[in-house]
Amino acid sequence: MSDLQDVHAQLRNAILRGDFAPRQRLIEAELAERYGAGRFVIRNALLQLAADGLVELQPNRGARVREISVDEAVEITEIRRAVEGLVAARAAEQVTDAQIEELHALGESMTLAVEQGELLRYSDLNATLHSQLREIAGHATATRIIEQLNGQMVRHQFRLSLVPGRPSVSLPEHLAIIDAVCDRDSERAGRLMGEHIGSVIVTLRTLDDQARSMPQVR
Amino acid sequence: MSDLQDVHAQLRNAILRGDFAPRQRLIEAELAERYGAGRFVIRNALLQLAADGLVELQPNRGARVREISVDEAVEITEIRRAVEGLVAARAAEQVTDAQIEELHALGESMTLAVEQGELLRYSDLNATLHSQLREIAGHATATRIIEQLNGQMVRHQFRLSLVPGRPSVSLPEHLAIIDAVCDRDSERAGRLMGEHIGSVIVTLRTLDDQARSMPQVR
DNA sequence: GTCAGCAAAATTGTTGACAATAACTGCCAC
DNA sequence: GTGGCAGTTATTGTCAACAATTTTGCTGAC
Repeated sequence: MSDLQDVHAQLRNAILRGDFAPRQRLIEAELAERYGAGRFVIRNALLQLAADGLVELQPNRGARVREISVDEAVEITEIRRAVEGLVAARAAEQVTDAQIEELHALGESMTLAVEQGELLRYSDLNATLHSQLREIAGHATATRIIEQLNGQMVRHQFRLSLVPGRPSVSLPEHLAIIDAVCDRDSERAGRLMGEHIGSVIVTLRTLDDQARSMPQVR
Repeated sequence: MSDLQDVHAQLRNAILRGDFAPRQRLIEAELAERYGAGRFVIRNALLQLAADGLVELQPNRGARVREISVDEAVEITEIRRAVEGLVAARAAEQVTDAQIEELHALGESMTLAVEQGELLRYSDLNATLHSQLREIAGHATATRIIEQLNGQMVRHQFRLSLVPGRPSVSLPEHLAIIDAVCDRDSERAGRLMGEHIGSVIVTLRTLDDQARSMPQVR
């Protein structure tokens, strides 16, 4: 049936998908019924989610979906800039010939997706690229940290991929990073990745300013 | 009595203090008796510790103290280099006049501690400096990540502070970082912090090599 | 109308017992 | 002796009930 890992994953996906609004209280009994699991299982799942940074629990007051403000999203992305820069540099040092092939193929797919206006597909490929670089770098700790931060960001990243004109900025950046890694140029790969994520931060801030100036849409 | 937060903190300290050897199994019933708490409380504490990265749990096989290899310690420190560099740079941008006073005083205390050979005191002041910089930077996410990583490193950091000659390398580095922050020179502060933690990595690796060449001491 | 105090309801925190699973031990065949 | 098998023990996973706490809604005085 539904054991701990199961429920944890389901709840996690539900939160990331937006089934629960930020700041919404998560009542154990409700969740237990919804997922057909005991309250005990739910409770442990909530503890794990709190560790993941997706919910916050206050003693005797229960769990809420953690709201991640734009300011916090920027902070998270700043850390990602530092750590993914390290990952890209390391990937450039470790990349094998076979992996170079894969990266080139990935770059072509991304170009194609943008040309054909398939934003969602491009967004997926984007995630694949970053994840591929982590794998090539073989840095377990960096991978753990980045995936933890990504989990907290998903909502904002989703908004990002829909920004008009964003792909035409980010695609060249991605291709340049791929080139640097395939050239085994560690310094350049790290720097380009830093700049790329820097542009993500700028876009995040811009989005926020636009939202503030159009309060009716918020 | 002993509630959840309590037991979690106690267990955490016990592991960090070395009361439990790495790879040692942590049996719930044993811990429950030891801390006079119910098994339920222990269980939740273990879940939180797993999230902290201090123990690892395998389904139906219980919890073990997580062993952190030197390779992993190096990985963790590499991330810290990236993130603490960011923190130092940000601290240089945000520091107030009052905080500059405090930093100078801290620098003098560190110098004094080294002159008088008080290694443990120097080690504490070292931790204080880094923590102070985090506070000045006001970067909640960076703080969270670094504290998480520190928790996993404590054992190795302890060994580090006892290395002969180490303070004479690290003290000037610390003082230089303080100067850069007090000059509000963001670029220099970040770079110096990166170099400082880079020297920590070198020392970690050197320690490991020495241990390998003297197997009887391990 | 509003505020304090109190009672009721909702929700979380904890306990003990039981079920499921993994680890261990000793036996038997070869 | 050794390797596999079965029964036993140790340990974790789950459940249902109960206690403690917080939140909510009501009442009445000012």
